[in-house]
Amino acid sequence: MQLLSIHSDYIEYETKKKTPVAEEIEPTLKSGRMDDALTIFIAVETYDEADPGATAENAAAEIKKTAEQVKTSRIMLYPYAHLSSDLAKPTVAVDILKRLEETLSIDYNVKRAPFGWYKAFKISCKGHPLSELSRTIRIGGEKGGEGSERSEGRDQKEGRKTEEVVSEALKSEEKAVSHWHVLTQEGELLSIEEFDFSDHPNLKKFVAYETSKSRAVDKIPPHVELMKRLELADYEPGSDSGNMRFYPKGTLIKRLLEAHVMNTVGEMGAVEVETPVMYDMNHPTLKKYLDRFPARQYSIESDKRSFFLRFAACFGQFLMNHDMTISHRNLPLKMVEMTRYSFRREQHGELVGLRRLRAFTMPDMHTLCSDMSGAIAEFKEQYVMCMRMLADVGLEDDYEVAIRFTRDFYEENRDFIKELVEIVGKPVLIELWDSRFFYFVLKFEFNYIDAMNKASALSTVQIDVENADRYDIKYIDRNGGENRPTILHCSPSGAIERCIYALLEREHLKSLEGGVPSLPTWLAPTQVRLIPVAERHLEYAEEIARALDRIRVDIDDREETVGKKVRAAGREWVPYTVIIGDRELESGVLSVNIRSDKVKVEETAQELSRRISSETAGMPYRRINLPMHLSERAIFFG
RNA sequence: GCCUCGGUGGCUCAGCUGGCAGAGCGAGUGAUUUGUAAUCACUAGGUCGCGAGUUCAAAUCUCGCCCGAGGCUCCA
Repeated sequence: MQLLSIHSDYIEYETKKKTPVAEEIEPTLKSGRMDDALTIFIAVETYDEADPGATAENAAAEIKKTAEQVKTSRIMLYPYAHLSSDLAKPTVAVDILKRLEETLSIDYNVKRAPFGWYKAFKISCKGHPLSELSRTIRIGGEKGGEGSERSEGRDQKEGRKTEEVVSEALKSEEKAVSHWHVLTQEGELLSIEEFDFSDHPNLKKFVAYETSKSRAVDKIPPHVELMKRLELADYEPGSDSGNMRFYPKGTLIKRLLEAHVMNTVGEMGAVEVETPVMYDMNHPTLKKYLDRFPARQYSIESDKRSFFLRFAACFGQFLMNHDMTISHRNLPLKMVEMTRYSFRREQHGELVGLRRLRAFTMPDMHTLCSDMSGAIAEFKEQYVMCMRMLADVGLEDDYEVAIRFTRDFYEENRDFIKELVEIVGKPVLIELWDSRFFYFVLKFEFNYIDAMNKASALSTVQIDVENADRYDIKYIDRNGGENRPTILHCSPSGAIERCIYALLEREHLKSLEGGVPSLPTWLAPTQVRLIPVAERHLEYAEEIARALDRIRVDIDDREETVGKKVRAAGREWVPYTVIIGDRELESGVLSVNIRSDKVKVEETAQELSRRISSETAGMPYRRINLPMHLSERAIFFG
């Protein structure tokens, strides 16, 4: 709803002619006048149809506030369609106007100009600073329904502000009562106070982060500087905050991580699908789901329709599941999509580098299981797969586990929860809810804890007991009867960008402790850097490069000193650096610098090739994503 | 969204009691053909985030806005 309020010496109107949507009125209302009144020009918009009651209430609160400020007791409500290009249906608009009139009449002397008439009017604006104000009313836009609290200047700027849908889940989260525990490997469920954290400093940080939410550190996140300096990714000023650009090296790393996730879930039987990034805001099923998911959306206007950008692949996959014919013989049925992108309109203050984005790449897999016991068996399998995934990415010892469930689920599955803790082999943070606020009864996440003691979820699996019903997803059982499957949501790695963030932060931490920062060899944008000493060694370097098959090799053929080239390779975290000069030309043996061990070895191209192949075994390979000769490379950053 | 701090060549930053816009790195050109963390010389490169205001004069002072970082709030 759009409001334009004018504190006027007087306002008077006279109806002239009916429009097709005119309301029937008493003859006494055909003209009207009010002196020293607050005149409110109003346009009721499509958004307001969702909840006319709340819209009227919020608008009334807002108008009262203004009336108090300008100290008037008289209010003229004046329908004014031209304030908006997205008007509500006339019936709804009249309904809301009447409710508004009714509410305000309790405290004020209110008149309402008739809806749907061409009217002549005269108004005299007082002209003091508060005499002209505009307001946009959006349901759920502010917590507590207090109406708009934005400043005047901002209101005018954002007069066409896009709709903010705050889901019921976001609101209910405030009310959710959590009980925090630590479950030990021995199966003891201890309170936070009882548990001895002395051997588990990271778990302690994680618990502090989750429960007290208090952090007092003031450092710039190291990965932000690294992602730029290593030419992986950067902010894109031409887009919205939290939408990154990826340079060739960063893109390569992303593609490799994505490929590994897809290979892994493919091996466990998942089939890959692709679904749209935007959905109809008014689709009845989706609307209900929006309300159960604690996230803010981007919304898009197109013609007369409103769309929201997906924040996961659930929508597309569930809608697909709904239309499928599924037999019990097809279960468990796994579908996966590498969502590029998922969108979540996080608050500004929450966005940080690659850690938390508004557009991010996330594998999203859903598994339809016959029932809860099937779901539990799958959950365990995926839990183990996620552990392996993080180990492959290079984060084996760098995460803390949270397992969250409802009290009901726990009562029935105590041993299962204990088993999960045994599998991961370390104590786990437990969050227990008295009742179910979300669509799931059980979830786990693996959380990375960074140098600033912040926790970020990577892998996660959830057991969903709501959406099969909501999307009307069914399978046919042995006896020909229809059944609701139990659905698992799984992101094996979590957001791909976040994996990169975790790796960079971890390596930064390592360098603080005196180690040499580097990426796992299978992710290194350049795996071998060849440095010819002089121009006459270039040809031999090319030969070596050809011999290193399926390895990302490049050649620093720039006219620089060897010292400078070595330094450059080091700053790029290249794992293997090879100097090629007269000695190598004669002996056929290479002088290889191994970054991780800070040592130099003599080996042939074949030996080096085997070393790298064994290091990257089982991981995807992609060719180098830049010209092989450094002299041909443009600079992306710095 | 709120509070605090910041934004000056491609990058990192100096200049900020108002008075000719600077350095290093990087880039281009030339010389050098080089053996393990920065070869030398020269040249180009700036709407000092954007917009107003104060002033003879604004990168510098004031106000508004945009963007970033940290904190708060929040976090599937």
